[in-house]
Amino acid sequence: MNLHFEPARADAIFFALGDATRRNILSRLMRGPASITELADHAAITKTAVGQHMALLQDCALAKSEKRGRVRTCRFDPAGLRTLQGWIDYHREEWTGRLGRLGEILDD
Amino acid sequence: MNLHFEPARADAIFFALGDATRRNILSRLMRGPASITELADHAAITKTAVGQHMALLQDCALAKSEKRGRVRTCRFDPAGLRTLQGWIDYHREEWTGRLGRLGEILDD
DNA sequence: CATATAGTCAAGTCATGACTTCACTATCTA
DNA sequence: TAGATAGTGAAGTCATGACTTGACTATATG
Repeated sequence: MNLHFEPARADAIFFALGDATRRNILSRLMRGPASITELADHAAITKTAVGQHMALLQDCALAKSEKRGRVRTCRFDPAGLRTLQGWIDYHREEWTGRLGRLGEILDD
Repeated sequence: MNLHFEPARADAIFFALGDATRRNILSRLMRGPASITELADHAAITKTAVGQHMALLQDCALAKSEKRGRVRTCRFDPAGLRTLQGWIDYHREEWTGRLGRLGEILDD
């Protein structure tokens, strides 16, 4: 089991996922790449707002994007979820280390 | 693999974990039960604030508590993390279903 | 070239939520 | 029983962050 994760990044990830609109955007990206305009339509907010959310999502590696011509293509980035999984595993370890129960329960 | 989770509860969990103070409290509780006063000292906030955080954490099954006499004993509740794990697994499935890559990457 | 399209930047609005204070109740203890 | 301790409820303060507008740049297309 890989228990490595960067706590600072985990913080940012929890903050990022704490917002429903960003989870909405992320869900959309998991189904495939999308432009800013597409994401704006999907989330019913302005392109500016999407840009702001994307900046945040990219900072914690939950998404990435590249611009070709005038259109920016946004994609889901699995690296962030890997960090999130690391956080869970780490704390599961902490919990099981003390009480030996979370592992069983999470694995049930 | 168990892909069941309640989306509404997942929302609440992400919101709850999006706050650093609540993650702090939760970390403390994973090391063992604590009173409101202990948690307040640990997080350097008032007991009232802790009570508010606890209400939130309990709503999404990340913590539980019971009052005996005048002291309320707070405990970590693994049910919430189980839901969080369910969310990850579900979206991993969604992603792998379309592109067949997140599974490998998360499992690396 | 003229117009439409895609996105970005700076600035500001507004709601939410984290936290406090103060007054209060309940329980414990000297 | 008097005083201390543990927590709760109501109400308000304050900062943050989600979002918008409007002006702007860059790219595409008739």
